[in-house]
Amino acid sequence: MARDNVTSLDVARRAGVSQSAVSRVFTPGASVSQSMTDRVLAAATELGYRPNVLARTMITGKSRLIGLVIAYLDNQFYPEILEKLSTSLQQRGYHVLVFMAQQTAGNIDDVLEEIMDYQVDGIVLASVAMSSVLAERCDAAGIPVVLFNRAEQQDRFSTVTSDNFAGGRALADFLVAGGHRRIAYIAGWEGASTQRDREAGFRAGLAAHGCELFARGVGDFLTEQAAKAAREMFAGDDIPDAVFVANDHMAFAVLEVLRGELGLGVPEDVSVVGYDDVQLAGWPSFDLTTIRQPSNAMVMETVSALLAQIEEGASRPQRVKIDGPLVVRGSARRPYGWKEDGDEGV
Amino acid sequence: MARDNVTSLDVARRAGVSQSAVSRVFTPGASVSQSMTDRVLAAATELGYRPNVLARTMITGKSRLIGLVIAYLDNQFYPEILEKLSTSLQQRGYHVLVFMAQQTAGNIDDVLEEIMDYQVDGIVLASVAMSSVLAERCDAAGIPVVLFNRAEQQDRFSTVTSDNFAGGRALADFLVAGGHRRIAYIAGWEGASTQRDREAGFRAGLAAHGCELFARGVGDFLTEQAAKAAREMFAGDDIPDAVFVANDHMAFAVLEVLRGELGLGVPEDVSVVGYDDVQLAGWPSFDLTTIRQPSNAMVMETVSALLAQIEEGASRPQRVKIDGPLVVRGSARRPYGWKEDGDEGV
DNA sequence: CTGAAAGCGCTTACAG
DNA sequence: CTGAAAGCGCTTACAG
Repeated sequence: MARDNVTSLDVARRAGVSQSAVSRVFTPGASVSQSMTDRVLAAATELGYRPNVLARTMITGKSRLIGLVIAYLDNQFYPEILEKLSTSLQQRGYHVLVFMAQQTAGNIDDVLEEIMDYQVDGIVLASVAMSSVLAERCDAAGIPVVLFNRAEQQDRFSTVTSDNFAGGRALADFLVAGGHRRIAYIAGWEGASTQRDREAGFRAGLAAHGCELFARGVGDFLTEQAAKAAREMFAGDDIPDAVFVANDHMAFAVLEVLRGELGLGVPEDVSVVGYDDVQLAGWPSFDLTTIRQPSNAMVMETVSALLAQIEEGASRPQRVKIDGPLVVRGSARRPYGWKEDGDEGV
Repeated sequence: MARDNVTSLDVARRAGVSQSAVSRVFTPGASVSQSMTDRVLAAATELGYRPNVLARTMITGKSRLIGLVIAYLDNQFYPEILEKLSTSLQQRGYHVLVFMAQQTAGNIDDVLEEIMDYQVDGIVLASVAMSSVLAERCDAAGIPVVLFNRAEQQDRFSTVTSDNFAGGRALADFLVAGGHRRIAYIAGWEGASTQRDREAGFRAGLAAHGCELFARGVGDFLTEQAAKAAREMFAGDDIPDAVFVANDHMAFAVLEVLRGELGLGVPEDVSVVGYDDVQLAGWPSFDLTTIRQPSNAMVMETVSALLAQIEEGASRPQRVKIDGPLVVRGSARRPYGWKEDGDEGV
């Protein structure tokens, strides 16, 4: 319960030097002699001194804090992103302040106000959109924002996504080539650009082969909703022979319904494909054909877009779109002659 | 790119009052007249003023920041905890600064130093242990620490866990009652108190029925390791008829190996039980019998233990141990006459 | 290279 | 209830 909090002044006294000297020793690039450094460091370690980051922030204006707004960690994709982003940022001397948001926006604005109260150097919005009011404020405050896995029309912000249109299209090509004719789609939350782009790409792909959507449901990126959509879609006699579910998280729920509740064979009766390639997709129980969102690359791009703005004052927003490969597994019938690839198990 | 950052002084000038008056309006409980409040608030909203939390922190010594050290978000249990903890803390006006640690300690100390640089009001260590050196420092700095899902002997800290011993024991009772006779165990990381307590309870339970462990492997709480342990354990002719895997996360990997690779029937050939009751455990594909770690209650206790120390200066550490119920599903043979319970699906 | 001094944006006694 | 002033722990011109 001691609040000892040793300050630079304590160290200065101990070392018999000025407080500014102590500060310089702990400021990379400041001009201090070796002997001064040694003396100060000795006193500092004796006392267990560490500079107060907050005090430094007040002066430099740099907190080395990055606000991360994230929601719905049930979807394995997000914990993965959080882990990688946080680790990557830590390595570069930044730290992540987390804010849980509700899935369907709404309170994002309040949450962002709170973030800004902490003088964060930058903000990552993972899978959430942002009001134009807040956009103004961030702009006004000169605080860099990167939209992760969202590419809204707000062109003042940097965005990092996979190429969702191309991914959707590749899945259509694959399903059509596999001989499917009654191809359905279970959508994510309609407000999301990822949802729209995946669907647009998928439809474009079908159209290129002279097909169109056989059925459509909406899962809102939630397992419950997706399960419900699947039940409805497969209720009658005339059921799809393939379904693209807008992300893996929902696709797992759909698989459970098709196999567990409806007793359908996958892929004998119906093929299922997803999007993301989260870890579970590779497990034998799901063995899901999907598009991989290259999370490492996406996180890397996010970090560099952010730090470019923070450290180099880069002002024009980057809009990064990363290609995601089709990962072929067992949940969808393969086109005749499709080369088998090995794949990681558990 | 504007660095407008409007300060209390700007608001004061605009409103024609003193800077202290502005400060008081934004300090809950300070004495200000209604008219002063109105005037200041008007000016503040016009200017878009919000108090700088960091400046406040420097004076009050309270950052309203909680450091969370966490590792290995692959295990669904942790994202769930992160989400709940963060949400709960946000509601009480605190925010979470995240630090990713490596599974097997090691760098925890460095990470904690970094945390303390931000003057956090408290620290939650999720599933990691802490060196006694660091313990000293936290104590010296008077900063409250709660160990979540770990109960090391460091009795100067609060701990929150489920009753791992009782849980292990309940599983032993259940398996023995189910008529299993060759009962195995796949351990988590041996350094973890959760691992030790679960195993001790399990062994005690077996012993009470005159049984002992038929086989033992080590999974280190990692899927790869657990899968490997399962392969070895089930390699010969004389295989177990039941296995308790020290957490659900590993149990899923074991299930994949038993069913997918070895073609064993679960529970016909072998029963599998886990620990945690993460969401996946309830899905039809796994349908895992397990002990529920009551995450809501555990998070609640963590928050209250922490805030008790922060806000009320409670000094004696609490050691909370919460009962976790046995959740019976289909992955293990049930004792004769066991009452069926409904259970949530996907 | 080093020290004395100003100031980051606030809160909080201290007077009135 | 309100204002002037000190001070939280630092960084950074400014002199020397």
